[in-house]
Amino acid sequence: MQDIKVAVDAVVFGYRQNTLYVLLIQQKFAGQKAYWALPGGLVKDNESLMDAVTRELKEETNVEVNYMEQLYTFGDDLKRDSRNRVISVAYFALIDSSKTNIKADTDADKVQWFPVKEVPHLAFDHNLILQTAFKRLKSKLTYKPVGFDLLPKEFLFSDLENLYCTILEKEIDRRNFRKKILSFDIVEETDRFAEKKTGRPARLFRFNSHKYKALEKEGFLFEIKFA
Amino acid sequence: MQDIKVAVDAVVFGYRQNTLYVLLIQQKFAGQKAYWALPGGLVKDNESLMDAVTRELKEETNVEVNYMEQLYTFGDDLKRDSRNRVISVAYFALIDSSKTNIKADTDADKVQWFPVKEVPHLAFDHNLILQTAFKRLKSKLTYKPVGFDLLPKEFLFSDLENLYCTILEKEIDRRNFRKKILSFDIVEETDRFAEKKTGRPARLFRFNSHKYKALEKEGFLFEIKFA
DNA sequence: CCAAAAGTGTTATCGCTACACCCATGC
DNA sequence: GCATGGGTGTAGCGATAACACTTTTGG
Repeated sequence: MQDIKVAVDAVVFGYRQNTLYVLLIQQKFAGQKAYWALPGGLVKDNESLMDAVTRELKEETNVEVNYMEQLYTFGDDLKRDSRNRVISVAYFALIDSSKTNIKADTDADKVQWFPVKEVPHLAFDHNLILQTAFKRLKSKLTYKPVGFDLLPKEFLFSDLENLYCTILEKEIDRRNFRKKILSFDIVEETDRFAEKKTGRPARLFRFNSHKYKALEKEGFLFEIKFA
Repeated sequence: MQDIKVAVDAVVFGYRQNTLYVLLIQQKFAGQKAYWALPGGLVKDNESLMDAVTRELKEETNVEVNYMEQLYTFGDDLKRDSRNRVISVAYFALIDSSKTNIKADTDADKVQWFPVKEVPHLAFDHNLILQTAFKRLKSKLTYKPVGFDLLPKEFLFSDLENLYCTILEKEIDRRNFRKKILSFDIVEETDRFAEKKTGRPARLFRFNSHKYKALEKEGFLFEIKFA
């Protein structure tokens, strides 16, 4: 009789001010060393994997994400959870962190954004899961317009550009980047401007996901490369 | 108490004579409609996911693959297996079908290569899994040198070219294709020639995976695009 | 000498890269 | 008027795409 548990875990990325963040929780446990961990938990018998992650995220962190996809199933290390054989189906999610109201809820003690470059040692194999998700984010940014899911609905071109620089850890030529993105015709000017403290006011832009989906069906490929 | 079973399934592709094949089995079941299915089965408590697929493949089909990677975990359809809640971690594998000696073994009644374009209605959600794997193969061909894992160690340039045409379902310019591949410097001439029935004898080539791995570390990107 | 597949180069076009100056605002 | 970020065009280069004839063998 098989005795393997099935869990889901979510790597939720957020972005603010030239920094990529990941959402971590610290579980309530009496008198045990408390590690930070990815939000997640066991799947219920009558619940899809996707529903399970969504539920856990809601329960543990109170967030609803903009984008989510299955990342990888971690089940080759038999001792990844020291108590039982548990395999984890990990998900990769993106959120506009500016409009998010995180709060610890039923299951979790603390919820907090950590800069991806400064995450502590996590519970289980969650550091590995996070690294896998980070790699996925880096590569996905270059061939799908997922960066927009990390930004507010209306954003500055410079924010988009900085998001790419920050996450990909590369320099980008501002002019070429702008030209490239605009050539896709999936980002639209608004007639609004950001309230800025200094410098020339910057126009706000909006991603037209409807248009993108239409173009995608016709074979259009989003692609950003760098020198 | 959670009651979910964990299975693994493998989509094993082979290639011969301008046709892409997938390896299917038909289970022994008395007096029940016999569907063809992907090789696979339940994971053992003390076995990694990877070991489980490898074992099942060996038991059910007697093959050892050239390339294998995790594909996707299917667990959103609660009724994908009508008997129990089972989630399946699907794997994607490539093999040189010419040197393979498939045979039904302990667990399976029949084992057979089916052209991917002519697979029947399969058990469970295996048609979906197969389609997912096929998509992965198509895209992976264009950015990783996985095509070589479907060919014999020594192969004709025309075979490689036909493999790309067949799987990607596109026309390719022979001269440009050859130039591109050779420019990568990961495929080497041998001094051997194929025994052919007709036409000018064709030189055999070999993929140098060692060289590829070295180049990859230095940031080299394999990439094949088409008009 | 004919059939069959292998092998081979050149040109035009397109897209990417590199690069520097002016603009609008707040103080 | 100065500091701060926003916004813009062009020229050179390298990569891709299009394209057809010659070579080698067997029959």
